[in-house]
Amino acid sequence: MPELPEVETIRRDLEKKILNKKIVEVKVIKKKVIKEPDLSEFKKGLEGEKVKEILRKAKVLIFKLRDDKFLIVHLRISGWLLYGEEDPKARVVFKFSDGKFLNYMDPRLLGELRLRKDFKDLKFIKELGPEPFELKEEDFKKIVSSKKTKIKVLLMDQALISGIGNVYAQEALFRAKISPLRESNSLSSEEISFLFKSILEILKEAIKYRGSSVDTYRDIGGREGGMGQRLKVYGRQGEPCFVCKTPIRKITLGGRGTCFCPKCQK
DNA sequence: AATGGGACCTGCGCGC
DNA sequence: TGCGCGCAGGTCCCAT
Repeated sequence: MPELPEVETIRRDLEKKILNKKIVEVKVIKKKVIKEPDLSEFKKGLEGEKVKEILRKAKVLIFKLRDDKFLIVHLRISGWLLYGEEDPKARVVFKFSDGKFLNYMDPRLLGELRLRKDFKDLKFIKELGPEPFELKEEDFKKIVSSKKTKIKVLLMDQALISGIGNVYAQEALFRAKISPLRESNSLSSEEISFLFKSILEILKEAIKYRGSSVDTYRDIGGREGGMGQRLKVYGRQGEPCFVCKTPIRKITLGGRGTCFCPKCQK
């Protein structure tokens, strides 16, 4: 799915488009993505409501409709939102009172939408660790040095640190010159410090450039993000490292493809 | 506790 | 051209 920077880009763009707009109609084309409540209650519960606030927790988007009514959208891997006209590939369509549409796009159908009284009690929100921006360097050091997991797997563990996914974990490690294979408790204090700064930088840069479109992700206007072309290792297996020209290696870690420079990253 | 594999899904690019 | 395969930004569940 979109990681923190992509979801934040969506959130900011949507704020300009649908805040205080009324939902007049909801069309569910693929009911699989509606996890709760049942279909008719989902539609009935949304139609007539205004979007009061748009929040984000790590990679999850949350639309506040009332103090006790929230639409929670987890885009998972292939979900994205397209604003404007109704789209033929949409899985769910929200029509607003100004005649505009918000399309929930999700080719792989792995995402999920929920309408609930609250979001804080949802498992995949309740169990989130702090986002990198909420962490002090000392907290990050404690997290990293307390585990012996491979550092790349740790960075993607949402219960420890939330918002980082498979792209930015690889990019942060490249920037920090740390191998994704290192056991996290083997990192020196200086390495952890450098890694922490690298994470913050890469996430900030990715937000600035409106995310990476390496797969299905698009912004709400259907445009690609500008961060994709700034990635240094993701998807570059076999190509020369931008720093030392050594071919970028690809391995599997935690079940996910992982690219790194075997020479620069120790 | 940590790790590896599979499941959930569709669609794309690649090699033959 | 057409087909099969591998792979895709996430998360959960199971076995070891």
